[in-house]
Amino acid sequence: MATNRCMNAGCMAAAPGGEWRKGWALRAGGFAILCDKCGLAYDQNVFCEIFHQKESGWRECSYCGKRLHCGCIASRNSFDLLDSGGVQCLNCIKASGLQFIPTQPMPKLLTPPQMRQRPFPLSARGLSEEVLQGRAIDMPSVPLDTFDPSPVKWEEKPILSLNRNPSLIGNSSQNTLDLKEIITENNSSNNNNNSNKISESLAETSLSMSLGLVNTPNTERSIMFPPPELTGQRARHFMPKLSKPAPFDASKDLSSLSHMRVARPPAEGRGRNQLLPRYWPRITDQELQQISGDSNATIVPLFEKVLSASDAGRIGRLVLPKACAEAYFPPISQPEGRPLTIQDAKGKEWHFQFRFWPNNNSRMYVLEGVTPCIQSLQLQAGDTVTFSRIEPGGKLVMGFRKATNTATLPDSQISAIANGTFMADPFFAPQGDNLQIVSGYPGFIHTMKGLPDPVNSSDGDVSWLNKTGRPLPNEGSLLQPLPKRSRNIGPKSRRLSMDSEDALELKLTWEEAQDLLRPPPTVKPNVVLIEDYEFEEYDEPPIFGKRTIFTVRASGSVLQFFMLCTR
DNA sequence: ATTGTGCATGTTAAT
DNA sequence: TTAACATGCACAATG
Repeated sequence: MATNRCMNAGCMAAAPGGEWRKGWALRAGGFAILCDKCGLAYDQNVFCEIFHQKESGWRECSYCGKRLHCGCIASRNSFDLLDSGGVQCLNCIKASGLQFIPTQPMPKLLTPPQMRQRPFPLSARGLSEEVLQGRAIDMPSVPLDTFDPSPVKWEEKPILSLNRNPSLIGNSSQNTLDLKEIITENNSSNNNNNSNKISESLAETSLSMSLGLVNTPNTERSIMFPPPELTGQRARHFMPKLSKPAPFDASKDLSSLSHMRVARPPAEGRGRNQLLPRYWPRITDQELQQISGDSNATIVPLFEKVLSASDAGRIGRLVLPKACAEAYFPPISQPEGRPLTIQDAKGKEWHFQFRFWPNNNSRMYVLEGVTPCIQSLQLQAGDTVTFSRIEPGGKLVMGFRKATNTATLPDSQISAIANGTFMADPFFAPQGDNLQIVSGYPGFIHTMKGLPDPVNSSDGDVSWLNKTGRPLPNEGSLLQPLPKRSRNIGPKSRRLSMDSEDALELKLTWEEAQDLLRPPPTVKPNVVLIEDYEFEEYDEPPIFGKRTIFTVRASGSVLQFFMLCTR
């Protein structure tokens, strides 16, 4: 019987009864399941970092703004650390009626591989490793009775090197196993004691894949990394439902992934910022069940992609972050790839071709045939497409959010949005006030239900407010400018930019548009009467022109000149 | 002539 | 320096 163990290097305490259960908590942004001891140490260290370094011993409740005294250990009973970032005071904890839940794990606990290298990806939270060392152990921040003990399935053989994390339990040289080496050995049929150990403790481990979707009565809980300002908000809803099975069963297909390739860790390189779904659609159990057809279904955030001009253009090819494609989409060995059906939040299934191009001894993954989808969702460059998976079943779901109106943003933020770095840090990402999440589906927007939204319940508008309660900038209109890249200005970029500016120029009222249409000056109209209204009828097409010059005769009559345009 | 396809190349960020 | 990726571009397919 496989033995599940604490993922902390140097500990690896066996789970009681060989199963993950209450008392074994998700930590480190959901990337690790730790035993009580290690989990508490982690929490404590994070607290110390927040209180001692960030704000000199003071911190505000992420919900009510109440200032909390440091105390680190002593005050621990009056506030709690949010894995999503920030701190929640006791009053808010009580008022919310929610149990504090452990952060949802990444869909595969130790996948993607880069994340596996470090059970505690503290840098992703803006925390230094130093603060993790040598701290005392305190009470747990996660009530043990809320930990979901349901099993997690390993979708890929872990290649984690736990001994790269010396942070929590000091020197672990004796107790640490380099899993990567061991797995390699294991794969090469060179089994030994260590590989057997790992096979037992990790590779065959069945961990909870529940997403921390803990529902209390009348309560929806969000999922992964919910920004504090959004946590109390009403859930966003997926529309019902589809019927067809998923195009591929990730839980099955991906199980063989490790034998085909070792995906570059999404946490590394550019793609890493697209891997952290800071905003996760919160849906009710009922809705999730409608989508998945499974009462136990959970939704797993995979990754997101900020659409480039190329992605949103007419070519119909969406370049996928390599690491994400390899980690979360079915493995493909041939450039032709394979068809992939992805369901949107409205329930519509989109059929794409998932393939790659050989590129510099590497691969460039693309999703072909996205034009209908892009157009249907009215997406444009700068908007974000998100990919998720429903478990069980592995059904792929795509969502999106429109880019905010970048006119209000400084160039640096515009650029950051475009390249995906704007919300890079899940711990502090909520500070990005200008990034608004909306849905392109009116139905999606207006079918919110559940808990009253403390912010937006009055008018039903889902234009989410920022942390301070100030309204976010309006969603970009149809003339929403492209998120401009300050660099990489090539001919095409300029052309696209001009297109956008042209579009702005074409924002006209109906009257203004009418005003641009002029009858040919040399043609006299026939006047027809339709329902008591006189209409001028011309044999020649109108002239598209714009008033440019006005002059006044001595007699007082006005001459108006038009700049004639080609037609 | 236009659109689609496949690959190459330049830019950028991470290391 | 390297890898990722946005996009350029040549060629093929299609209308």
